[in-house]
Amino acid sequence: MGTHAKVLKAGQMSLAKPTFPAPDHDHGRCTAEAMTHAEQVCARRAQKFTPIRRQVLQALLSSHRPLGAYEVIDELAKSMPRPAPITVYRALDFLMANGLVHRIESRNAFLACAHDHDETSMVAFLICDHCGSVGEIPAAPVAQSLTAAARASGFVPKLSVVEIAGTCAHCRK
Amino acid sequence: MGTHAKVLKAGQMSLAKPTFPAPDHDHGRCTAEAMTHAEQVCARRAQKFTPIRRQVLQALLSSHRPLGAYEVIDELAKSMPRPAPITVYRALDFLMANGLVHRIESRNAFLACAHDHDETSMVAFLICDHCGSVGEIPAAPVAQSLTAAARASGFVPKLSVVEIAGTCAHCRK
DNA sequence: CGGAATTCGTAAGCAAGCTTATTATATCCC
DNA sequence: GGGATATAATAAGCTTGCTTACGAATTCCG
Ligand SMILES: [Zn+2]
Ligand SMILES: [Zn+2]
Ligand SMILES: [Zn+2]
Ligand SMILES: [Zn+2]
Repeated sequence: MGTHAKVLKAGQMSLAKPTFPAPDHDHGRCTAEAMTHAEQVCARRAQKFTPIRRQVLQALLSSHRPLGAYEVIDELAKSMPRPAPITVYRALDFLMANGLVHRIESRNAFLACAHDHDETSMVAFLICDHCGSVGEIPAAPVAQSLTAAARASGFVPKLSVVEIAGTCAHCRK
Repeated sequence: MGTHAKVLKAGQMSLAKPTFPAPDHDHGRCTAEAMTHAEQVCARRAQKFTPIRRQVLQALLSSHRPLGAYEVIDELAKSMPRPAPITVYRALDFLMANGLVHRIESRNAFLACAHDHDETSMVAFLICDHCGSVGEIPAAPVAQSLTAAARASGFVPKLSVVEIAGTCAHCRK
């Protein structure tokens, strides 16, 4: 793994984007930046960013909602012969392994991620019940107290799932 | 709802059991206590603790692991004609509505709970990757900081899922 | 008792998530 | 070039999670 510590040093996330992009934001640019980010990550890690992997990521980027595997298939089917499940699962596995996609456990769904977070640092997902958008917030401080509480009972935490359902700012007004 | 505040006042959980019961604990007693607890809860709330509901809870209590709906069916099938999915789902719904069972979102599975926690107070689940046991810890303090962090981005949290995977004390040695 | 409400059983079906197996393409590297 | 490796396509199928529909049984209650 390369040392991209420079980017991370500033904080848990390098991109100072709003947690929930406004409904009228420039999503084209939003997507483009995410793709560029993915290209950089793959280049840095000497991983192949193949067409399908690219297209699956593109599909996930089509919204700020997490998509189920079959939703991804449906999305891809719009611009290519309908891919088989195995095809997108492979791509999803790749994207997750490289930190470009998160799995939202409570929804069995997948979410594109353009953040540059440390693999060990915990994130929390805010899931809007209304529009379905999902925002990420750094949860390092929370993680500490959680980890402390867990360790108190002799438990050694590895991976945390913190998913919070509610209503996002844009859907509230 | 009855006011059973007396029991709760002492803390988030009334039962001072270890988070993860030792492998050699008296599970018979453990189960019996949980059943008694369930009976009391149902009596207090004037709910009917029917045979199936009892048996489904019993099945969940057979281990300290969360079981998927079909695992529950398999478990029940050992001692009665194999019940249909709808049957156990109905029972599970009842048990969850009465706080006797939790749903573990990240596993699509159900966990018996003999704790007496306030419905609004948040709990975190510690899931052991090795033995599959799940422990509960009160997460009220954590919840507060989480909620604060979420609100900072305009998000209004309703329901939280905090599920932490790792290794339990008994599996570590 | 007898009607209403709750609970349960039976039957069927569907969608989502994911896998296995096998063959075909690329791609890498010597 | 050519063999090894990684990636992808094809085809099929399985499991799990959950639902709908409807009729039978039980319980509640006046
Ligand atoms: Zn966007
Ligand atoms: Zn929203
Ligand atoms: Zn036990
Ligand atoms: Zn364990």
